Formats: sequence, structure tokens, C-alpha cells
Amino acid sequence: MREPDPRARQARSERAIGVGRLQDQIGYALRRAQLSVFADIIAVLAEFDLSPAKFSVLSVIRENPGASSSDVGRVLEIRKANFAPLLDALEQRDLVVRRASEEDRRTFALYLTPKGRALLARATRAQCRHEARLVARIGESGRVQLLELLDRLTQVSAATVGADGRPEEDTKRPARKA
Amino acid sequence: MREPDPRARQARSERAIGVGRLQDQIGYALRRAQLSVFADIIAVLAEFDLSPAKFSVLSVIRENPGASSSDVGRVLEIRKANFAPLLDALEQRDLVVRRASEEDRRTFALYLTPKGRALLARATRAQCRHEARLVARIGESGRVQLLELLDRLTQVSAATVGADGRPEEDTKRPARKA
DNA sequence: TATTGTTATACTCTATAACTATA
DNA sequence: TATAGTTATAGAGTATAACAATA
Repeated sequence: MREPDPRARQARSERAIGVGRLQDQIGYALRRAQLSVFADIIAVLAEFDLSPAKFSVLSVIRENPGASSSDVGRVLEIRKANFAPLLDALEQRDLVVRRASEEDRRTFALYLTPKGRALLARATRAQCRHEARLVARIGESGRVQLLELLDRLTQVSAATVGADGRPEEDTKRPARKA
Repeated sequence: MREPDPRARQARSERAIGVGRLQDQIGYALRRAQLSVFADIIAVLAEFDLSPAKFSVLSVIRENPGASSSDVGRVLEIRKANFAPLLDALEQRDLVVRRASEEDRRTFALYLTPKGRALLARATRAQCRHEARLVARIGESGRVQLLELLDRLTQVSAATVGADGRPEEDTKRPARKA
């Protein structure tokens, strides 16, 4: 995919255009794949009235019962100001409880309720079926390769960490303009 | 690759928690990689006052001079209602021109201006340096493998197409609730 | 002084609906 | 009737700032 041929373009219907070199760029391919995969994830989790973010929060609480809001927010890179209303919604649905901590009275310890555990179990099974559909497309070896490659691309870039190697502020990078 | 010193975390009374099984899920890994890669892309393109979306629009117009708004919007999956103000911004900066079409007086033919071509050339060179940084992490063979795997994951899912196989509405999937 | 958690708020993306002018 | 393009607007998601309680 190099130079577009003007005659070929004329020969085509004028609707048939391509993205050109964009197609071979990692960022563009990553974004398209992520949107495509998430379209399915979102549809799957919507059956349980869960967004991907809520599903990930429930999963992390299940794996780390008693963790605080800041712990869970940090590992998922959700800012505290956005985490509070998300947690409110989960607590109002009786999926999660905030219990006062005795050691540090500023924090709450987070736990799944029985209802939360049951819902998450069902959602996780559906999510696994979704994952199986993806593996059917790329194979088990493709999955292993992909996770390895993605992990090597996922790094804290130089712009997002301070001199001590810790993320600045609230775990995220500074905003940039358009 | 995240926290260099576990004791530093304890000093801040942070609990060492992990994301559990989430780590091995394709969707989660995809999203984290995409955000990480885009953080760099956004920073690179911000030097030229371009968002990834604007960069992609300029690129597609360069590869398809004379294409219409709906053509470009369709191939990039940008809805027409969102495409109009985006084009306005590019035209106000004298990077793109809308020329009236004689064949179909409803449409405009889009072209880069000389200024647009020059800016896009510089932005593309910076974007290539960004791409080279990514390839340095995964190798050229890793890049080829990755693009192949991502392409196989990028599909029009069953939920997004009508019975005739064509995307519904405005090229995108129906909205789902939280 | 620093951190946890909350609220208020703003900005960006992306979505739908309604409209026009053409076809 | 259907499509190209515009405008208005609403909803997510995500950002900052300021604050109270606690460390």
C-alpha cells in the first residue's frame, strides 16, 4: 500500500476510498481493534447493567477484598473524583459495601456483597465466552503472542512520570490540547 | 515496571493490590496498550495542534484528494454530525478546502491546501518517529505479528450490522446503556 | 503538610434528532 | 423518498480545583 493511483481511484466508485498508510500504523490498528472488541464487551456486560469500568472495579474488589477506594482507583487508573460516583452507583445497587476502616479513619474498606459476588460470577462467565470468541479468531498461540506484544507496548511514558519514577498527581498523564 | 520500590508504597500506606485475572484478558490489555500508545501520539501531534482524529482526516484526504465529507467520514467511522465542525476547524486554519462539486451539488470535494500538505508532511515525519519508538520495543517482526493479530480482531460484529450485512445508520453500532 | 474521599464543574467524544438542499 | 451536509443538543468519560476529615 504505497501511492494511490489516480486512475484506479477514478475507476472505483467514488465511495470506495481507503485510509492509505494509516492502515499500517500501530496506533490506528490498536484503536480500531480496541473499539471493535469493546463493542462486543459492552454489549455482553450491558446484560448485567455493567460498564467495562464497573466490571473491572468489581473484579478488582473480588481479588482484593478490603482494599480502599484509592487502592482500587490507582490500579485501574481511575481518578478519585470519578471513582466516587461510580462506587455510589455500585453501592446503591447493593453490589458493593464501604466499611469504615479502624486503622485509618479516612478510608473505607471495599467488599462485594453476596449479590455483588453472584452478579460478578455470572458476568465473568459471559465475559469468558466473549474471550473465547476472540481466541477463536486468533488462536490460543495468537492470544499469548498478542498479550506479550501489548504488554511491551504498555509502558509509563516519559511524559507521565516524575523524576522518582512515580506517576504524578492522580495516576494519569497531563491533558493536552487538540 | 510500575512501582520501583515496594517500601515507598508502604510508606504512603498504599496496599499492593493487583488487577487479578483482568491482566490476561484481551480487551483489558488492548485498552491499556491503546491508551499508553495514544498518550505518546497525542503528545507528538499536539506539537502541530492536531488531534489523532484531525491527523487521520488530513491523511485520508491526502490519499484521496477530492473525496467527499461522507466518504472520509465513512472510512474513518466519524459521524457526519461530528465531522462538520472538525472540518470547519481544519478549513479555518487553511489546511483543507471544500470545493463545490459539479456532478452532485449536495457534496463538497475535499483537498489539502499547500499549507495543509506542508503541515501534514511534518506531522507524518514526527508520527513515523513515534512509530519507530514502538517498533524499538517489539521489533519489526513483532510489529508485523501485531498488525496481523489486530486485523483479525477488528471485525464488524454481529450486533453492528443489519440483516443485509451493511452497517446501520451512520456507520456505527447502536448505543448501549451503562 | 500530605492524603482520603467528596462535590462541583468543565472539556472532549460521541450519540441522536431535526432541518435544508439537492438527488 | 433518500442522501449530503449542517446545527443543536445530550450523554458518556475524564480532567481540574476546592474542601473536610484525618494522618
